[in-house]
Amino acid sequence: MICNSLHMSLKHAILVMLEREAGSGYDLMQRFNSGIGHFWNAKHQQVYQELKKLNQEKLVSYQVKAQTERPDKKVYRITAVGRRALKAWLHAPVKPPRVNDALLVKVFGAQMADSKLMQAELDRHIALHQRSLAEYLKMEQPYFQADEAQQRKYRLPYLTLRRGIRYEQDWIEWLTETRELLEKDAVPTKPVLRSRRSDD
Amino acid sequence: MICNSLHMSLKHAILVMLEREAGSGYDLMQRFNSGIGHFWNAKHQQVYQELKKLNQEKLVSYQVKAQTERPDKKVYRITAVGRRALKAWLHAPVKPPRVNDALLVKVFGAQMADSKLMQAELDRHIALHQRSLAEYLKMEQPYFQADEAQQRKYRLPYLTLRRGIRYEQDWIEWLTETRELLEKDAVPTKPVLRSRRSDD
DNA sequence: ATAGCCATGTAACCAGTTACATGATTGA
DNA sequence: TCAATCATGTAACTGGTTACATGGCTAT
Repeated sequence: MICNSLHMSLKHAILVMLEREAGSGYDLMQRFNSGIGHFWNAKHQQVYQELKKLNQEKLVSYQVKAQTERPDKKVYRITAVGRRALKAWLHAPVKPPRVNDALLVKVFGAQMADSKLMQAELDRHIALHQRSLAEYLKMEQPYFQADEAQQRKYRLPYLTLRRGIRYEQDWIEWLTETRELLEKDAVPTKPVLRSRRSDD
Repeated sequence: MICNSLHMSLKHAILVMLEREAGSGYDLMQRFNSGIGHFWNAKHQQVYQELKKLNQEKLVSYQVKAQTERPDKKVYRITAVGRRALKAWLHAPVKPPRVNDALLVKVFGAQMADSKLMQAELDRHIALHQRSLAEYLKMEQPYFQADEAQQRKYRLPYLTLRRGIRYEQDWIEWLTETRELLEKDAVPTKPVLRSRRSDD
């Protein structure tokens, strides 16, 4: 089968990351676990496999960096061919991700469930999202303490971080509202109100 | 391998839907394509397979309903065993879905891209989300025109719809803001402002 | 000593997508 | 006559997860 890049975005996520800075599979994993993980997730097994494939396709190359006191590592960097492939992908349309959210399935079917347990589950999710939000807000701070040159450099990653912040805030609001309605055994009395306070 | 239900939510999504109302694979697909599709997606091939498995596990049963003028259909309904399994799942914790969003990968790597094309891509996504939002808002209307008994009946589905509405609104706001910043080649000057106007 | 980080992988499996297949009826 | 709706499926494949595997170094 001929793979014309169309979707398969783990590949492109890795190329984007290597284009910013060369690194090993392990390095990439750390980046996936902090920051980029908010919009792209991968396990180390997948990353190592993908790097292998990318190398076979000549989109990346690597040099073994010998280390004493630590295991050697393969430092991957994007090739000229890789850069061209990445650019082509950046210019091709992508689809919004299809959502499969188990929690919403639960809420949909919650009549069969114990209401107290359902509320506890919502509380648990509120806590999870608050934890993520706190993390993202901490990541936001250095951006505003940096000078303009730095801000410009990190502009694009910061824009994606803003998406993450909004996402978590939005979930927390919905969860809080929903939890309250379940607790009171009440029905919503108003349509979803829009929108945020304007930034001006 | 023994499957103790832990994740595998397509299974539970189907059980939840059949618990609300019996139906054929085709019926379920229609429900996936409208309403429930906002938080759970499946292709017809997947649904038919899953119903087959569910039937083998005795969690659902079916009766063939012969039809003239139309193909016969298998009307599935949840069994007592199925109801018990569903209840157990409703009481077990679930994880928030892991997000893999290609558009954000693109924004992250947008320095390599043509700015005009990137803006066009954002415009395209704004239009997609506006289309979804309009659809959801249309679905919201009958809820507020219904009497209290009906509102109570559709309370839980409506709560999930509210999540969908917020989701689309939130995306549109971020996309609009981001599109503007790219157009002006500007950097964000303020942290993400919170929050929505309160409902009171 | 024991856990955690550094660093890389294989193998089996599950979930989801794409392609292919059939065939009658209804409406434009 | 052509496309859409109703209705159900098989087969091949891709992408993602879980389990298993190794092994030295560092800090508590």
